[in-house]
This record gives sequence, C-alpha cells and structure tokens, in this order.
Amino acid sequence: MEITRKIATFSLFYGLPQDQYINLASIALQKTFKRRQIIFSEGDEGIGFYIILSGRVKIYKLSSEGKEQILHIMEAQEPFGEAAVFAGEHYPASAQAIIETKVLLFPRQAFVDLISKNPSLALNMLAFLSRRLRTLASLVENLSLKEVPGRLAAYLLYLSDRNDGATILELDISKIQLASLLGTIPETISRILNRMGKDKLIKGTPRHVHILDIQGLAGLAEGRKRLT
Amino acid sequence: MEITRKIATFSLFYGLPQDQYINLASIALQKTFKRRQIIFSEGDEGIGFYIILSGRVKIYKLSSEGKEQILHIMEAQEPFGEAAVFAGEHYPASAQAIIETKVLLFPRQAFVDLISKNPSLALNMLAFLSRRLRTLASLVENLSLKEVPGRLAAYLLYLSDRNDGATILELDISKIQLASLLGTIPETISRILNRMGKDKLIKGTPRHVHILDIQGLAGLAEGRKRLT
DNA sequence: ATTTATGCTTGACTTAAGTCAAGGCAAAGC
DNA sequence: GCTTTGCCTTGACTTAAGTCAAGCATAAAT
Repeated sequence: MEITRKIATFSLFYGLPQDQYINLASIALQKTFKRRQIIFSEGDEGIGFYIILSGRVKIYKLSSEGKEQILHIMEAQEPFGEAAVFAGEHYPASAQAIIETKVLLFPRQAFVDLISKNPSLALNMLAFLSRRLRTLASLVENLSLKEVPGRLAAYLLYLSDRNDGATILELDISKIQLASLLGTIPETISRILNRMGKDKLIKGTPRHVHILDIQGLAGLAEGRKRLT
Repeated sequence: MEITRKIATFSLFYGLPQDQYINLASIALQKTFKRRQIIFSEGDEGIGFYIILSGRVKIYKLSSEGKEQILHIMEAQEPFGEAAVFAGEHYPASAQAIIETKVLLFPRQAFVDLISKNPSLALNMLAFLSRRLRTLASLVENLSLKEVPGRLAAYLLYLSDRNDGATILELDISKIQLASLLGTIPETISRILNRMGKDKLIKGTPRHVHILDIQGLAGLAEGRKRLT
C-alpha cells in the first residue's frame, strides 16, 4: 500500500521490520492543511502526532502580547507534536502550515498500544528524540551567541551544509520568519545582510544569498571576526 | 538491595514493575566525582548515561574561545547524557561536578539490551525525554525574552514555584552561573537585582532573595512592566 | 486592473547591556 | 594568623541592536 511505502522512508521509523510498517500504516490518518491553517495551538490536548508528507510547517510559541518565537521550521519527512503525545500532555507549542501541507496523523492511543508491543520501534524513537533534543540544544547555543551577525552566519552555513555545500542559497523562509528564528527583527537582518555584502562575504539578491567567503562566515559564527 | 531502592525513586523509571528495578540495578555502576571534576567532555564517546544520587552537575558547552554557555544545572535524581546514548553518538555537551557528586552510570550496551526486552521501560523513557524536550523549549522561550530583567524575573518565579511558592529563596548557584544560564554576565545580574530592590520587588541579601511583589515580577517576566 | 496587504529596506534616534577596570568581602588553603 | 583565590559589586564608557517612521516593491484579493 502507498502509505506503507512512505512510512518506510521516515527516519523516525528507519530500520524497522516490514510488518511494523504495515501496522503503522494501519493506524495513520492522512490530512491536508491549507496555507496558514493552524494545525494545533499551544495548550490543546495532544490527540496524536504528525509527520509531514509534503509542505512546510512552523512550530512556534506566542508571548503574552502575541509576539511569536519560532522554534522550528519543519519540512517533508519530519515529525512534530510527538513530545506531547508520549508524555500524555498538551501541546507545548503551536503548529501552523506555511504552505499547503499534507501530513499523516498518528492518533495517540493506537500508537501507544503499538509501541508497547514493539520494543524496536521504541528504541528507534528514543534515538530520534535524543537527536531532536540535540538540535534544540544547538538552537540555544546559537541564541546565546551574543551578536546577531554571528547567528545569521551560523544559519547561512547550516543552510549551505544542508545542500551539500552549495554557495547559492535559496532563502526558503521569509526574512521576518528568519528574524524570529534568530531572535531578532527583520530590520536588523536587512542591515546585516547589507554589511555582509559590503565585506564581500555574500552577494544578496531578494530571495537568494550567494556565499562568497565561507571562511569569513565561519569566522563570524565563531566570534573570531566581526563586520565593519 | 540499596541501589534497587534508589532506582525506584527516579522519575525516569517511575511506575515500573519491581523486577525491572532489579534488572536496572544489576547493570548500574556507582561512581563519585570531586568538586570541579569533569565527568565527560563534548565529543567524547557516549559510553553510558548517568543519574545523580547526590551533588550537583552542570551541563555546558564551550565556545571556541572557551566561554561557556550553561545548558542545565542537574540535581539529585536527574539523569544526563542519555541523549547521546540512545542515538549511539558522542556527547553533545560537557558535564562537570559543581560539588562532590555521586552518580549511577548505566553502560550503553547493557542498557540497550535491557530496553529491547522491556517495552514499558521504553515508554517511560519516551515520556521523560519528551518532557525534557519541553523544558529546553521553555529555556529557548526565556532566552528570547529580549530583556534580561524579564528573564531574571522568570527565573526567580520558577524557583519560588519549585519551592511551593516560598518567598525567601536560596540562590543555589553562583551569580556567575546564573548569568550564564540567562545568557548574560554577572555585572548585569548585580545591577538588575539592585534595581529590583529599588522598585520594592525583592529584598536582596548576598545568598538569598526575598520576594516582596510576585505580581510585579510576573509583570516583568511577561514584558508588561519594566524597571525604573 | 486597481486596490490592499505583506514583505523589505533605509534613516534617525534611543537604550539595554556589554567591556574594562578597580575594590571589597568572604571562604579556602597554608 | 595571614594570604590567596574566587565571587560580587560599582562606576565610566561604548556599542549593538531595538524602536519609530516612511517609502518602495511585489504578491494577493476583489
């Protein structure tokens, strides 16, 4: 069956025996969310967790005045909402589709039943959660780099790395979202991209960034160098 | 046996059947670290994970110039290093005993064997990891509160809350460590505690803080109020 | 096609908080 | 006891980055 095939490609389940894919497929529900549609809100009951088939989802928190801090931008193949589900708690953050997005929903109770019968599934997920914990820890690390240019440089290098070291990057999220992800505001992003251009570190076009000097960016990210 | 009894008190394992505590005890090794002794360093191979019996451990990362960002201060009963172990990877951060500390070490291979035979153990741990993920997410949220007074207020309220709403708090970590935890420097902490005192929000003595105005602190933490 | 949002950039201004430097205080060590 | 070491505070100065405001460009909506 088609869903079974897709499930086999998710790293959350990678390396499981075939029959388990079938079990998983049998409890999964397919859903579609439109651009900007809210998938769940902070505080909602954790009815299940999701894996993205296509599209893009942002995970964020709202401060009391409605200012948002983006925690992650999730893409195809990535799961979200699983923390609440295992802990049997409410969602700790909100999720919204950035563009039209198809997901699989794994309902809580059915999943808990499944996992308690299949230890290898559990081990897989433990490893995955641990890795997720790590990326969050690295976000903390980045946010604590005191200067924004360093954080931005780190992000650009991360993007480049994710595309096999490509030097021409497509900014796949808006600069407003980028600002939020780095804990700053769009104006600051603008100015810094500008300064990076003047220092010949990058060449910027509206929706793309062309990296000219990887060493220089790395220097910024590690706090060894600064912009003029 | 004594270790078995202690294991039963760890939330990581809370609610397991008795025989599993015995299994766990049989693979655990007891170790002692002196004040300031390094338990493991970022990049070391993940040989196993730890649970604190007594003492206090800080988990931190070092920037390229040796400046440290504290990620957690762990206390008795709390586990650390488990992320690396499940993922079968190296430790993503360093751990150092702040004071003399006794721990139990659960070696990686023995633990993996155990878990694959006991699904309920796995489910327990999944829930625990999820919760840990949540506290990290809330650290991110706090770090992104742009002003330090807000972060500090949030931390004081957190401490008060943890002690059943006590208004006299013992600062259990040094102000240098507190500064690092909040992503700032000790001087700033000093000045802000001072200003909080002038605004009658708290009364400060060297090692204690007496909360005078919870509402006021809450206002700060939520960004509704500011210090003079 | 025109109108309306949204996103992006720039400039002038303000401010929170970091750096540097110096001094006090208390605990740990000899 | 004295001395050293680490922790904490205060002051003067500097600076990164946030706020406010205005304008342009592009994309969405009617």
